[in-house]
Amino acid sequence: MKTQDALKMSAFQSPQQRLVLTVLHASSAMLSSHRALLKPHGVTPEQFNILRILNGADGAMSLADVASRMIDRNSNTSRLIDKLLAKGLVQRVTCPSDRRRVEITLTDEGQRTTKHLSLLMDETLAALVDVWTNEQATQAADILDRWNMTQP
Amino acid sequence: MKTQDALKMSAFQSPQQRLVLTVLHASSAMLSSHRALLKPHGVTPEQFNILRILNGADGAMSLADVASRMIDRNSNTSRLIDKLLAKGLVQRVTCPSDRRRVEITLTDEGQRTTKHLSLLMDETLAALVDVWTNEQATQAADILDRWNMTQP
DNA sequence: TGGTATTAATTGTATATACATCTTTTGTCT
DNA sequence: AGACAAAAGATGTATATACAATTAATACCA
Repeated sequence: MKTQDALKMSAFQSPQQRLVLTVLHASSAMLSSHRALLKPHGVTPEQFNILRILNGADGAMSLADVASRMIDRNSNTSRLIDKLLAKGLVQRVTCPSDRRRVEITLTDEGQRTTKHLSLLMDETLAALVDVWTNEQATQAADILDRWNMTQP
Repeated sequence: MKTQDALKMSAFQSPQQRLVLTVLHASSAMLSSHRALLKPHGVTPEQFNILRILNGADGAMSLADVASRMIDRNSNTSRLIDKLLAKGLVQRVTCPSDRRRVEITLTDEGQRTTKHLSLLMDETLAALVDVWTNEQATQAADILDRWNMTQP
C-alpha cells in the first residue's frame, strides 16, 4: 500500500501530523531502496553511512566524531565499526595522546569500496529522486529543517 | 549535532540528495520523540502504530491487513502482535471461514490504552510540530508524496 | 597528592527489522 | 479425487537500535 493510500484513510488531526507520518513512511521506503542496492555488496545502509562519513572527513576520526555525524545518533557505533573491521574496510587505532579514544580510518580497500558504492548509489538513486525539481527538493528540505532546528 | 550541522559539512550532489538525507535524519529524530513519550507506558512506537491501526479500523483485521497499513511494511507483524497479546491489549482469533487467517482486535483495555495514548501523543507532539504552518506542512508532505507515488 | 568527577568507549539485554524458509490451509485444474 | 500452486502466518537467523551499566583513562580540584 502506498503512503498516500495508507494515510488517506485516517482523517488527520492536522497537516503537521500528516507530515510526520509522511516523513516516517518516506524514510522507511528510502531506507529499503538503499538496503536493496547495497545488499549485493555486503554492506548495510547503516554501515555505508559510516563509510561515507569517514570518507568525507580528512584524517582520522574518533568514534564519538563518527557517532555525532550518523543518521541515528544513538546507534551502536562500536558494534557497527566491529562489522566494518571484520570486513577489512576500516582500521581502529588507540589514540596515543588520549588512550580512551580510538581513531577510526578507512583502509585502502575501504576507500575503494566507499568510492565505488557512492558512485553506484548516486547513479541509481538519481533516477528515483528525479520526481522532484531542485526547487521542490530544496523547499521540502528547508521546511523539514525547521523542525530539526528545534530538537535537542 | 543538528541535522543541518551534520549535513552542511558535505557538499551535496544535489538538492534531491540533501532531501533524502534530511528525511532520514528527521525520521530518526521523530521516532525518538515518540519512543520517549510512549516508553513510560510500556509501549514502543511500532506497537503503538499497530494499536492505532486497529483503533482506526472498524471491525476485525487480518494480520495482513494490519501489515499493509504499517509504517514498516516488512516489519514482523506476527511478533509485534505477540507483544501486544502478552500485554492484554489485543486479541487473536483464528478466522472460522478461512483457518489460515487470524483476526486481530483490540481488547477493552487495548481500546482504553490506545485512546489515552493517542490523546497524549497529539497533545505533546502538537507543541513540537508547531514550527510549521499548516501551509508549510502540507507543502512538504505533498512534495514527499510525489516520491512515494513512484515507489513499488 | 589523592579523591572525585568526567569522558570515551564497550558490553549486556530487550526490542525491532530483513530475509528466507517452513507449515498449514485453501484454491485450482485435470 | 488427487496433484500442485498459491496464500496466510509463524519462525529461524543475522543485523541494528534503545537504554543502562560497566570499564578504563583523563581532568579537576581541594
